Amino acid sequence: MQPPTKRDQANAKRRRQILEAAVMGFVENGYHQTGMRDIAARAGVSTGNLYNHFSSKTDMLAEIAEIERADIAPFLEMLQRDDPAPVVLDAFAKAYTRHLSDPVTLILSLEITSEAIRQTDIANLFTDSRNAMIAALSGLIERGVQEGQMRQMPDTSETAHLILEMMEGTAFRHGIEGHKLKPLLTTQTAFIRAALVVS
Amino acid sequence: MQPPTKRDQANAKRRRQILEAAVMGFVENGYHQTGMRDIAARAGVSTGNLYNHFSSKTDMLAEIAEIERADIAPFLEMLQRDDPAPVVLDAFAKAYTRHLSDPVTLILSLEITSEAIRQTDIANLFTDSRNAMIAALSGLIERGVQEGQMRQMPDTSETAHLILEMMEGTAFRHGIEGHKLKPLLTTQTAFIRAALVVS
DNA sequence: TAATAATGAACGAACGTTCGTTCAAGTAAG
DNA sequence: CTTACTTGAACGAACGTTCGTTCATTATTA
Repeated sequence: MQPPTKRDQANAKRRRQILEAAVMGFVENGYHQTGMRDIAARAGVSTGNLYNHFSSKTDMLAEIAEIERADIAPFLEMLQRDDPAPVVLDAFAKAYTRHLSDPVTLILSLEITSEAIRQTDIANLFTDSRNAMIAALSGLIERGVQEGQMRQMPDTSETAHLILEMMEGTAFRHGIEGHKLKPLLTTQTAFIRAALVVS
Repeated sequence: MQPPTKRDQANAKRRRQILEAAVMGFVENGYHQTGMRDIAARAGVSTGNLYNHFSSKTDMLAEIAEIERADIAPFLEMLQRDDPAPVVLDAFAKAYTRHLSDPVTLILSLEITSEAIRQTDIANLFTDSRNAMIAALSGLIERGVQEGQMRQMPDTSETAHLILEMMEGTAFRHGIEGHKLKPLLTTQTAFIRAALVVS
Protein backbone atom coordinates (compact mmCIF):
# COMPACT_ATOMS: atom_id res chain seq x y z
CA MET A 1 0.00 0.00 0.00
CA GLN A 2 1.28 3.41 -0.98
CA PRO A 3 1.15 6.38 1.37
CA PRO A 4 -2.00 8.39 0.70
CA THR A 5 -1.47 11.02 -1.98
CA LYS A 6 -2.83 14.53 -1.78
CA ARG A 7 -5.67 13.39 -3.96
CA ASP A 8 -6.55 10.55 -1.64
CA GLN A 9 -6.69 12.92 1.28
CA ALA A 10 -8.88 15.32 -0.63
CA ASN A 11 -11.17 12.47 -1.56
CA ALA A 12 -11.46 11.25 1.98
CA LYS A 13 -12.31 14.73 3.06
CA ARG A 14 -14.95 15.11 0.36
CA ARG A 15 -16.53 11.83 1.33
CA ARG A 16 -16.72 12.98 4.91
CA GLN A 17 -18.23 16.30 3.86
CA ILE A 18 -20.85 14.59 1.75
CA LEU A 19 -21.75 12.02 4.38
CA GLU A 20 -22.07 14.72 6.99
CA ALA A 21 -24.35 16.67 4.70
CA ALA A 22 -26.41 13.56 4.05
CA VAL A 23 -26.73 12.86 7.77
CA MET A 24 -27.90 16.43 8.37
CA GLY A 25 -30.51 16.08 5.65
CA PHE A 26 -31.71 12.65 6.72
CA VAL A 27 -32.04 13.73 10.33
CA GLU A 28 -33.69 17.05 9.57
CA ASN A 29 -36.10 15.97 6.84
CA GLY A 30 -35.93 12.20 6.63
CA TYR A 31 -34.29 9.93 4.12
CA HIS A 32 -36.93 10.05 1.43
CA GLN A 33 -37.55 13.77 1.81
CA THR A 34 -33.89 14.57 1.29
CA GLY A 35 -32.88 14.91 -2.35
CA MET A 36 -29.45 14.48 -3.89
CA ARG A 37 -29.50 18.16 -4.83
CA ASP A 38 -30.09 19.04 -1.21
CA ILE A 39 -27.19 16.90 -0.07
CA ALA A 40 -24.94 18.37 -2.74
CA ALA A 41 -25.87 21.92 -1.76
CA ARG A 42 -25.24 21.25 1.94
CA ALA A 43 -21.88 19.71 1.12
CA GLY A 44 -21.00 22.62 -1.17
CA VAL A 45 -20.56 20.30 -4.10
CA SER A 46 -22.25 19.64 -7.42
CA THR A 47 -24.94 17.00 -7.73
CA GLY A 48 -23.03 15.06 -10.32
CA ASN A 49 -19.97 14.88 -8.16
CA LEU A 50 -21.86 12.94 -5.52
CA TYR A 51 -21.71 9.99 -7.89
CA ASN A 52 -17.95 10.17 -8.11
CA HIS A 53 -17.87 9.31 -4.42
CA PHE A 54 -20.99 7.20 -3.85
CA SER A 55 -22.71 4.89 -6.22
CA SER A 56 -26.23 5.75 -5.10
CA LYS A 57 -28.32 7.37 -2.42
CA THR A 58 -28.87 3.96 -0.85
CA ASP A 59 -25.12 3.53 -0.74
CA MET A 60 -24.85 6.68 1.34
CA LEU A 61 -27.36 5.39 3.85
CA ALA A 62 -25.57 2.06 4.00
CA GLU A 63 -22.28 3.79 4.73
CA ILE A 64 -23.88 5.88 7.43
CA ALA A 65 -25.35 2.76 8.97
CA GLU A 66 -21.89 1.23 8.88
CA ILE A 67 -20.43 4.15 10.80
CA GLU A 68 -23.16 4.04 13.43
CA ARG A 69 -22.51 0.36 13.74
CA ALA A 70 -18.83 0.94 14.34
CA ASP A 71 -19.21 3.05 17.42
CA ILE A 72 -20.92 0.49 19.58
CA ALA A 73 -17.54 -1.18 20.01
CA PRO A 74 -16.67 0.50 23.32
CA PHE A 75 -19.93 -0.72 24.79
CA LEU A 76 -19.30 -4.28 23.69
CA GLU A 77 -15.96 -4.03 25.40
CA MET A 78 -17.60 -2.66 28.50
CA LEU A 79 -19.73 -5.79 28.77
CA GLN A 80 -16.62 -7.97 28.94
CA ARG A 81 -15.27 -6.40 32.10
CA ASP A 82 -14.46 -8.60 35.01
CA ASP A 83 -16.34 -6.78 37.76
CA PRO A 84 -19.43 -8.37 39.34
CA ALA A 85 -22.08 -8.88 36.70
CA PRO A 86 -24.73 -6.63 38.32
CA VAL A 87 -22.23 -3.79 38.53
CA VAL A 88 -21.20 -4.16 34.92
CA LEU A 89 -24.82 -4.31 33.83
CA ASP A 90 -25.69 -1.14 35.72
CA ALA A 91 -22.78 0.77 34.27
CA PHE A 92 -23.45 -0.51 30.79
CA ALA A 93 -27.14 0.33 30.90
CA LYS A 94 -26.44 3.88 31.94
CA ALA A 95 -23.66 4.48 29.45
CA TYR A 96 -25.36 2.89 26.50
CA THR A 97 -28.70 4.53 27.14
CA ARG A 98 -26.93 7.86 27.28
CA HIS A 99 -25.22 7.07 23.99
CA LEU A 100 -28.50 6.13 22.33
CA SER A 101 -30.10 9.33 23.59
CA ASP A 102 -28.29 11.51 21.11
CA PRO A 103 -31.09 12.76 18.85
CA VAL A 104 -28.98 12.31 15.74
CA THR A 105 -28.27 8.68 16.60
CA LEU A 106 -31.89 8.21 17.54
CA ILE A 107 -33.46 9.63 14.40
CA LEU A 108 -30.88 8.00 12.17
CA SER A 109 -31.59 4.59 13.56
CA LEU A 110 -35.29 5.16 13.11
CA GLU A 111 -34.72 6.10 9.48
CA ILE A 112 -32.39 3.17 8.99
CA THR A 113 -34.78 0.73 10.63
CA SER A 114 -37.61 1.97 8.45
CA GLU A 115 -35.50 1.46 5.39
CA ALA A 116 -34.16 -1.87 6.57
CA ILE A 117 -37.63 -3.40 6.52
CA ARG A 118 -37.59 -3.16 2.74
CA GLN A 119 -33.85 -3.20 1.98
CA THR A 120 -32.15 -6.46 2.83
CA ASP A 121 -28.55 -5.26 2.63
CA ILE A 122 -29.18 -2.46 5.09
CA ALA A 123 -31.09 -4.81 7.36
CA ASN A 124 -28.05 -7.08 7.48
CA LEU A 125 -25.71 -4.36 8.70
CA PHE A 126 -28.18 -3.55 11.40
CA THR A 127 -28.78 -7.14 12.41
CA ASP A 128 -25.09 -7.96 12.71
CA SER A 129 -24.29 -5.27 15.20
CA ARG A 130 -27.45 -5.91 17.16
CA ASN A 131 -26.65 -9.60 17.41
CA ALA A 132 -23.20 -8.79 18.69
CA MET A 133 -24.73 -6.60 21.38
CA ILE A 134 -27.27 -9.25 22.32
CA ALA A 135 -24.62 -11.94 22.49
CA ALA A 136 -22.38 -9.85 24.73
CA LEU A 137 -25.23 -8.82 26.97
CA SER A 138 -26.57 -12.31 27.35
CA GLY A 139 -23.06 -13.56 28.03
CA LEU A 140 -22.90 -11.16 30.92
CA ILE A 141 -26.24 -12.32 32.27
CA GLU A 142 -25.16 -15.93 32.05
CA ARG A 143 -22.08 -15.15 34.02
CA GLY A 144 -24.23 -13.39 36.58
CA VAL A 145 -26.38 -16.49 36.90
CA GLN A 146 -23.40 -18.79 37.25
CA GLU A 147 -21.87 -16.60 39.90
CA GLY A 148 -25.17 -16.69 41.75
CA GLN A 149 -25.85 -12.99 41.55
CA MET A 150 -28.56 -13.07 38.94
CA ARG A 151 -31.82 -14.91 38.55
CA GLN A 152 -32.13 -17.64 35.96
CA MET A 153 -34.58 -16.66 33.20
CA PRO A 154 -36.35 -18.92 30.69
CA ASP A 155 -34.28 -17.52 27.81
CA THR A 156 -31.20 -15.45 28.41
CA SER A 157 -30.86 -14.12 24.90
CA GLU A 158 -34.49 -13.07 24.86
CA THR A 159 -33.96 -11.38 28.21
CA ALA A 160 -31.10 -9.44 26.69
CA HIS A 161 -33.45 -8.28 23.95
CA LEU A 162 -35.93 -7.02 26.51
CA ILE A 163 -33.27 -5.04 28.31
CA LEU A 164 -32.00 -3.51 25.11
CA GLU A 165 -35.49 -2.49 24.14
CA MET A 166 -36.06 -0.78 27.44
CA MET A 167 -32.88 1.19 26.93
CA GLU A 168 -33.96 2.22 23.46
CA GLY A 169 -37.29 3.36 24.79
CA THR A 170 -35.71 5.32 27.59
CA ALA A 171 -33.33 6.94 25.13
CA PHE A 172 -36.25 7.92 22.93
CA ARG A 173 -38.11 9.57 25.74
CA HIS A 174 -35.03 11.53 26.69
CA GLY A 175 -33.66 12.41 23.26
CA ILE A 176 -36.91 13.02 21.41
CA GLU A 177 -39.56 13.79 23.99
CA GLY A 178 -37.23 15.75 26.21
CA HIS A 179 -37.75 13.92 29.51
CA LYS A 180 -34.90 14.36 31.94
CA LEU A 181 -32.37 11.59 31.69
CA LYS A 182 -31.47 11.11 35.32
CA PRO A 183 -34.87 10.09 36.68
CA LEU A 184 -35.37 7.90 33.63
CA LEU A 185 -32.13 6.11 34.37
CA THR A 186 -33.03 5.70 38.02
CA THR A 187 -36.24 3.89 37.18
CA GLN A 188 -34.65 1.87 34.45
CA THR A 189 -31.85 0.72 36.70
CA ALA A 190 -34.27 -0.14 39.50
CA PHE A 191 -36.44 -2.11 37.13
CA ILE A 192 -33.61 -4.13 35.67
CA ARG A 193 -32.13 -4.82 39.08
CA ALA A 194 -35.47 -5.92 40.46
CA ALA A 195 -35.96 -8.28 37.57
CA LEU A 196 -32.51 -9.81 37.43
CA VAL A 197 -30.49 -9.39 40.58
CA VAL A 198 -30.92 -11.71 43.54
CA SER A 199 -31.11 -9.71 46.74
CA MET B 1 -79.09 14.26 11.73
CA GLN B 2 -80.81 12.66 8.75
CA PRO B 3 -80.71 8.93 8.15
CA PRO B 4 -77.84 8.13 5.81
CA THR B 5 -78.83 8.24 2.14
CA LYS B 6 -77.67 5.78 -0.46
CA ARG B 7 -75.05 8.28 -1.45
CA ASP B 8 -73.73 8.58 2.07
CA GLN B 9 -73.35 4.84 2.25
CA ALA B 10 -71.58 4.74 -1.09
CA ASN B 11 -69.27 7.49 0.10
CA ALA B 12 -68.47 5.71 3.31
CA LYS B 13 -67.69 2.59 1.34
CA ARG B 14 -65.42 4.49 -1.04
CA ARG B 15 -63.54 6.00 1.86
CA ARG B 16 -63.01 2.57 3.34
CA GLN B 17 -61.86 1.22 -0.01
CA ILE B 18 -59.39 4.03 -0.44
CA LEU B 19 -58.04 3.81 3.10
CA GLU B 20 -57.60 0.08 2.76
CA ALA B 21 -55.68 0.59 -0.46
CA ALA B 22 -53.55 3.24 1.20
CA VAL B 23 -52.77 0.94 4.11
CA MET B 24 -51.75 -1.82 1.72
CA GLY B 25 -49.45 0.54 -0.10
CA PHE B 26 -47.94 2.07 3.01
CA VAL B 27 -47.26 -1.32 4.52
CA GLU B 28 -45.91 -2.87 1.36
CA ASN B 29 -43.74 -0.03 0.11
CA GLY B 30 -43.72 2.63 2.81
CA TYR B 31 -45.51 5.94 3.03
CA HIS B 32 -43.20 8.01 0.86
CA GLN B 33 -42.75 5.30 -1.73
CA THR B 34 -46.49 4.96 -2.22
CA GLY B 35 -47.94 7.41 -4.74
CA MET B 36 -51.46 8.67 -5.05
CA ARG B 37 -51.73 6.93 -8.42
CA ASP B 38 -50.80 3.67 -6.78
CA ILE B 39 -53.42 4.12 -4.09
CA ALA B 40 -56.05 5.05 -6.67
CA ALA B 41 -55.24 1.99 -8.78
CA ARG B 42 -55.40 -0.36 -5.78
CA ALA B 43 -58.74 1.13 -4.77
CA GLY B 44 -60.06 0.90 -8.32
CA VAL B 45 -60.66 4.62 -8.48
CA SER B 46 -59.32 7.60 -10.38
CA THR B 47 -56.53 9.70 -8.92
CA GLY B 48 -58.61 12.85 -8.96
CA ASN B 49 -61.40 11.18 -7.05
CA LEU B 50 -59.11 10.59 -4.09
CA TYR B 51 -59.33 14.30 -3.44
CA ASN B 52 -63.12 14.17 -3.27
CA HIS B 53 -62.73 12.02 -0.19
CA PHE B 54 -59.45 13.11 1.38
CA SER B 55 -57.87 16.51 1.33
CA SER B 56 -54.31 15.24 1.01
CA LYS B 57 -52.03 12.26 1.35
CA THR B 58 -51.11 13.38 4.85
CA ASP B 59 -54.79 13.43 5.70
CA MET B 60 -55.01 9.76 4.75
CA LEU B 61 -52.16 8.85 7.06
CA ALA B 62 -53.75 10.85 9.85
CA GLU B 63 -57.03 9.01 9.41
CA ILE B 64 -55.25 5.68 9.42
CA ALA B 65 -53.46 6.66 12.60
CA GLU B 66 -56.83 7.59 14.09
CA ILE B 67 -58.24 4.14 13.29
CA GLU B 68 -55.23 2.37 14.77
CA ARG B 69 -55.68 4.52 17.81
CA ALA B 70 -59.30 3.50 18.15
CA ASP B 71 -58.71 -0.19 18.49
CA ILE B 72 -56.64 -0.07 21.63
CA ALA B 73 -59.90 0.53 23.53
CA PRO B 74 -60.50 -3.12 24.49
CA PHE B 75 -57.03 -3.26 26.02
CA LEU B 76 -57.61 -0.13 28.06
CA GLU B 77 -60.75 -1.75 29.33
CA MET B 78 -58.88 -4.91 30.15
CA LEU B 79 -56.57 -2.95 32.44
CA GLN B 80 -59.53 -1.81 34.54
CA ARG B 81 -60.61 -5.29 35.53
CA ASP B 82 -61.01 -6.09 39.16
CA ASP B 83 -58.93 -9.25 39.39
CA PRO B 84 -55.61 -9.27 41.28
CA ALA B 85 -53.23 -6.80 39.66
CA PRO B 86 -50.55 -9.36 38.72
CA VAL B 87 -53.15 -11.51 37.01
CA VAL B 88 -54.55 -8.58 35.04
CA LEU B 89 -51.05 -7.49 34.06
CA ASP B 90 -50.14 -10.97 32.81
CA ALA B 91 -53.28 -11.26 30.74
CA PHE B 92 -52.92 -7.77 29.37
CA ALA B 93 -49.28 -8.21 28.42
CA LYS B 94 -50.04 -11.38 26.50
CA ALA B 95 -53.09 -10.03 24.73
CA TYR B 96 -51.64 -6.68 23.82
CA THR B 97 -48.32 -8.07 22.67
CA ARG B 98 -50.25 -10.45 20.44
CA HIS B 99 -52.24 -7.52 19.08
CA LEU B 100 -49.11 -5.53 18.38
CA SER B 101 -47.53 -8.48 16.61
CA ASP B 102 -49.73 -8.13 13.57
CA PRO B 103 -47.26 -7.09 10.86
CA VAL B 104 -49.67 -4.56 9.42
CA THR B 105 -50.08 -2.87 12.78
CA LEU B 106 -46.36 -3.08 13.35
CA ILE B 107 -45.21 -1.59 10.07
CA LEU B 108 -47.92 1.03 10.11
CA SER B 109 -46.87 2.29 13.50
CA LEU B 110 -43.28 2.41 12.37
CA GLU B 111 -44.29 4.49 9.36
CA ILE B 112 -46.50 6.68 11.50
CA THR B 113 -43.82 7.17 14.13
CA SER B 114 -41.29 8.11 11.47
CA GLU B 115 -43.70 10.65 10.10
CA ALA B 116 -44.73 11.90 13.51
CA ILE B 117 -41.21 13.11 14.25
CA ARG B 118 -41.67 15.79 11.61
CA GLN B 119 -45.47 16.19 11.57
CA THR B 120 -46.90 17.62 14.76
CA ASP B 121 -50.55 16.83 14.12
CA ILE B 122 -49.81 13.17 13.53
CA ALA B 123 -47.56 13.08 16.57
CA ASN B 124 -50.44 14.34 18.70
CA LEU B 125 -52.78 11.54 17.68
CA PHE B 126 -50.11 9.09 18.56
CA THR B 127 -49.23 10.69 21.86
CA ASP B 128 -52.81 10.84 23.07
CA SER B 129 -53.48 7.14 22.74
CA ARG B 130 -50.13 6.22 24.16
CA ASN B 131 -50.70 8.44 27.17
CA ALA B 132 -54.03 6.78 27.77
CA MET B 133 -52.35 3.39 27.69
CA ILE B 134 -49.59 4.53 30.05
CA ALA B 135 -52.07 6.03 32.46
CA ALA B 136 -54.16 2.87 32.58
CA LEU B 137 -51.14 0.64 32.97
CA SER B 138 -49.61 2.73 35.68
CA GLY B 139 -52.98 2.84 37.43
CA LEU B 140 -52.93 -0.91 37.53
CA ILE B 141 -49.42 -1.01 38.93
CA GLU B 142 -50.33 1.48 41.61
CA ARG B 143 -53.23 -0.67 42.64
CA GLY B 144 -50.91 -3.66 42.74
CA VAL B 145 -48.59 -1.76 45.06
CA GLN B 146 -51.41 -0.65 47.34
CA GLU B 147 -52.74 -4.16 47.57
CA GLY B 148 -49.27 -5.34 48.49
CA GLN B 149 -48.80 -7.58 45.50
CA MET B 150 -46.38 -5.43 43.59
CA ARG B 151 -43.09 -3.77 44.35
CA GLN B 152 -42.89 -0.02 44.69
CA MET B 153 -40.83 1.55 41.91
CA PRO B 154 -39.23 5.00 41.77
CA ASP B 155 -41.65 6.16 39.09
CA THR B 156 -44.74 4.19 38.25
CA SER B 157 -45.52 5.94 35.01
CA GLU B 158 -41.97 5.45 33.82
CA THR B 159 -42.22 1.79 34.76
CA ALA B 160 -45.33 1.55 32.63
CA HIS B 161 -43.33 2.96 29.72
CA LEU B 162 -40.66 0.32 30.17
CA ILE B 163 -43.22 -2.46 30.14
CA LEU B 164 -44.89 -1.11 27.04
CA GLU B 165 -41.57 -0.89 25.27
CA MET B 166 -40.73 -4.47 26.07
CA MET B 167 -44.04 -5.53 24.60
CA GLU B 168 -43.39 -3.54 21.46
CA GLY B 169 -40.00 -5.14 21.09
CA THR B 170 -41.36 -8.62 21.62
CA ALA B 171 -44.06 -7.93 19.06
CA PHE B 172 -41.45 -6.76 16.57
CA ARG B 173 -39.39 -9.87 16.94
CA HIS B 174 -42.43 -12.03 16.43
CA GLY B 175 -44.19 -10.08 13.69
CA ILE B 176 -41.20 -8.94 11.67
CA GLU B 177 -38.33 -11.24 12.49
CA GLY B 178 -40.51 -14.33 12.70
CA HIS B 179 -39.54 -15.60 16.15
CA LYS B 180 -42.14 -17.86 17.71
CA LEU B 181 -44.54 -15.97 19.89
CA LYS B 182 -45.05 -18.43 22.71
CA PRO B 183 -41.47 -18.62 24.01
CA LEU B 184 -41.18 -14.86 23.61
CA LEU B 185 -44.24 -14.40 25.78
CA THR B 186 -42.93 -16.84 28.37
CA THR B 187 -39.75 -14.85 28.84
CA GLN B 188 -41.51 -11.54 28.77
CA THR B 189 -44.01 -12.64 31.39
CA ALA B 190 -41.28 -14.06 33.59
CA PHE B 191 -39.27 -10.86 33.33
CA ILE B 192 -42.15 -8.58 34.18
CA ARG B 193 -43.21 -10.78 37.09
CA ALA B 194 -39.69 -10.93 38.44
CA ALA B 195 -39.40 -7.18 38.30
CA LEU B 196 -42.78 -6.23 39.72
CA VAL B 197 -44.48 -8.99 41.66
CA VAL B 198 -43.61 -9.67 45.29
CA SER B 199 -43.20 -13.38 45.85
C1' DT C 1 -82.76 20.18 -12.73
C1' DA C 2 -79.38 21.02 -9.09
C1' DA C 3 -75.78 18.91 -6.77
C1' DT C 4 -71.99 16.11 -6.42
C1' DA C 5 -69.19 11.84 -7.36
C1' DA C 6 -66.03 10.28 -10.78
C1' DT C 7 -62.84 10.75 -14.40
C1' DG C 8 -58.13 11.23 -16.36
C1' DA C 9 -55.51 14.69 -18.66
C1' DA C 10 -52.61 18.33 -17.34
C1' DC C 11 -49.60 21.08 -14.10
C1' DG C 12 -45.29 22.39 -12.29
C1' DA C 13 -41.98 20.82 -9.29
C1' DA C 14 -38.93 17.41 -7.76
C1' DC C 15 -36.85 12.96 -8.06
C1' DG C 16 -32.31 9.88 -8.74
C1' DT C 17 -29.17 9.39 -12.16
C1' DT C 18 -26.29 10.15 -16.45
C1' DC C 19 -23.94 13.02 -19.58
C1' DG C 20 -20.17 15.47 -21.99
C1' DT C 21 -16.97 18.54 -20.62
C1' DT C 22 -13.33 21.12 -18.02
C1' DC C 23 -9.27 21.31 -15.55
C1' DA C 24 -6.08 20.52 -11.57
C1' DA C 25 -3.19 16.88 -9.77
C1' DG C 26 -0.18 12.86 -10.51
C1' DT C 27 3.24 10.33 -13.41
C1' DA C 28 6.92 9.60 -16.76
C1' DA C 29 10.13 11.00 -20.36
C1' DG C 30 13.50 14.12 -21.84
C1' DC D 1 13.45 20.96 -13.88
C1' DT D 2 10.44 20.95 -17.65
C1' DT D 3 7.32 19.04 -20.67
C1' DA D 4 3.91 15.82 -22.46
C1' DC D 5 0.52 12.63 -21.10
C1' DT D 6 -2.91 10.35 -18.13
C1' DT D 7 -6.18 10.28 -14.59
C1' DG D 8 -10.33 11.27 -12.27
C1' DA D 9 -12.64 14.99 -9.38
C1' DA D 10 -15.82 18.59 -10.30
C1' DC D 11 -19.33 20.69 -12.74
C1' DG D 12 -24.25 21.69 -13.94
C1' DA D 13 -27.43 20.95 -17.65
C1' DA D 14 -30.42 17.45 -19.14
C1' DC D 15 -32.57 12.76 -18.94
C1' DG D 16 -36.85 10.32 -18.27
C1' DT D 17 -39.95 9.54 -14.37
C1' DT D 18 -42.75 10.30 -10.81
C1' DC D 19 -44.61 13.21 -7.44
C1' DG D 20 -48.98 15.53 -5.09
C1' DT D 21 -52.44 18.24 -6.66
C1' DT D 22 -55.86 20.77 -9.72
C1' DC D 23 -59.35 21.19 -13.10
C1' DA D 24 -62.58 20.98 -16.82
C1' DT D 25 -65.64 17.48 -18.15
C1' DT D 26 -68.87 13.58 -17.82
C1' DA D 27 -71.96 10.41 -15.21
C1' DT D 28 -74.91 9.57 -11.44
C1' DT D 29 -78.04 10.47 -7.73
C1' DA D 30 -81.47 13.24 -5.06
